[in-house]
Amino acid sequence: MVDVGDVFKALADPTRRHILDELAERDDQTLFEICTRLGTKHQFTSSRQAVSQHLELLEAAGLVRTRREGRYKFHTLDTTPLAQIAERWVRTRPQENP
Amino acid sequence: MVDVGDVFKALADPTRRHILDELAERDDQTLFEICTRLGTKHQFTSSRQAVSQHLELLEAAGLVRTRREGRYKFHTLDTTPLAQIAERWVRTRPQENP
DNA sequence: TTGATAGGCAAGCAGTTACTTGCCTATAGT
DNA sequence: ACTATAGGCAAGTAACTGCTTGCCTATCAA
Repeated sequence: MVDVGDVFKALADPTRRHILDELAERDDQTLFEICTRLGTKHQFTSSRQAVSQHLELLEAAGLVRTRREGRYKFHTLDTTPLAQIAERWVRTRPQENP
Repeated sequence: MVDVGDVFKALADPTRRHILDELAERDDQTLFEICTRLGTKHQFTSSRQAVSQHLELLEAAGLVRTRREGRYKFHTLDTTPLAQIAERWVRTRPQENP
């Protein structure tokens, strides 16, 4: 079970949301792929290190999973934390309180 | 339409989540009520100004609505921003991308 | 009118965050 | 072996955050 605060913090940054958008469009991307596609497709220029640090944070929040293959590191979107947040913060809140 | 970033930022802080919890349990509370109940029921002591500033931020994010009545200001939970972020970030993400 | 209660305003401060800069390691191609 | 590529590490910095402190305004009860 991930920390809800970490997930919300991760989602609070626009660059990180763009990264998640990008990974939602195309999974299994390397750091450099994400960087270039953020610039070309999302008009959002960020340095390699900036994106790298964002990916670290996203991984810590459980939103991104990584897989090493040679000198490449592939990044994959993991939506289970989002589902957990929805469970706690969206579905239950309007009608009932446990 | 509220800013998604503001909502996530608002939800990123544990104190603010406690405040929302408190408002979910009992709606239409004044600042002082929220302060005392945060302490007694949630074991979460925060000063008046701290809570006040959190409420300001929550209101800016659209998660709390206020109503003045004499010298009292009542705070009400508004869940529509949660529904909106669910629409954008939870329901659509796992299967499809628009 | 006086005092108490509910809340607001704004400056200051310590801790955090997003980003840069510079250098280093590791894998792969030639 | 040498060079280019993919990525990591860590210190530094400017901006932001959460909170405190001190004072001020407004409403109500006596």
